[in-house]
Amino acid sequence: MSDPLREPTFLILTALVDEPLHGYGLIAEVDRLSEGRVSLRPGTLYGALDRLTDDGFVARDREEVVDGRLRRYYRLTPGGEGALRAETERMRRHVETATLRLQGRTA
Amino acid sequence: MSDPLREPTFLILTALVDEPLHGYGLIAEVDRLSEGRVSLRPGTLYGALDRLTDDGFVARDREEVVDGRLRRYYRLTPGGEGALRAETERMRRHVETATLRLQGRTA
DNA sequence: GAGCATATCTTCGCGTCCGATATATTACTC
DNA sequence: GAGTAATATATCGGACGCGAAGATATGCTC
Repeated sequence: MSDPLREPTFLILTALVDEPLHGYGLIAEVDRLSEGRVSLRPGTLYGALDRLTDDGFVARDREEVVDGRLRRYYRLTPGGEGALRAETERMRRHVETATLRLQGRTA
Repeated sequence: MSDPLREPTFLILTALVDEPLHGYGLIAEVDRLSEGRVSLRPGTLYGALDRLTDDGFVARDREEVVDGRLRRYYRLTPGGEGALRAETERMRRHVETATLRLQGRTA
């Protein structure tokens, strides 16, 4: 199997499920997804993007120039979607296990 | 809020919910809990235990000598239980969000 | 033209985790 | 009684992800 994804990495992949986004757009989308709980910093974002690209989980999409500023879009690859599904499943199991244990404090 | 817990740390806290365990017992319990997916190494375990003790999430419980070998038990503190509940809740939300997005590929 | 928002990217340090290694005692096997 | 496996705790170094800070550049508003 693969290594567990950390929170920022997980949210970046989740944010890219619907459509390709550029760096700054990703920061906004992750903020929204996490209801303001996770604010990505540039160092985290671009480091993660490079890593995820090397791993084949995301790929560069188109580039656009809007108001003279470059927008570099990234999209989720099939491999990235698979990794996200696997990770979600792993987390679901952990959540289930912990929830059960926390409920049955009189076990 | 607090920082997200990494997988090994999360599982250590979960394993301690039911009853205090000693180091070697924790390794076995985490292995069982995760259905063999996570095998704690000593370096991970004792490092995490020291950290969690400093954070007030676990505390030393009794010590026993069984067959001449020392067993040092650790137990979950109320603070540790709170941290585990918070982390479980955070993960549950992330799982929900990701699941929704992955389902609605035609959203 | 000063200040702010947008946008990408780099550098550096910290914390966590893991693999390797060490130590000690008991239990089992031959 | 010698050798090996299992139990049990502990330390060290390296790898890696993350976050803080800052560099750089453009366009908009006042």
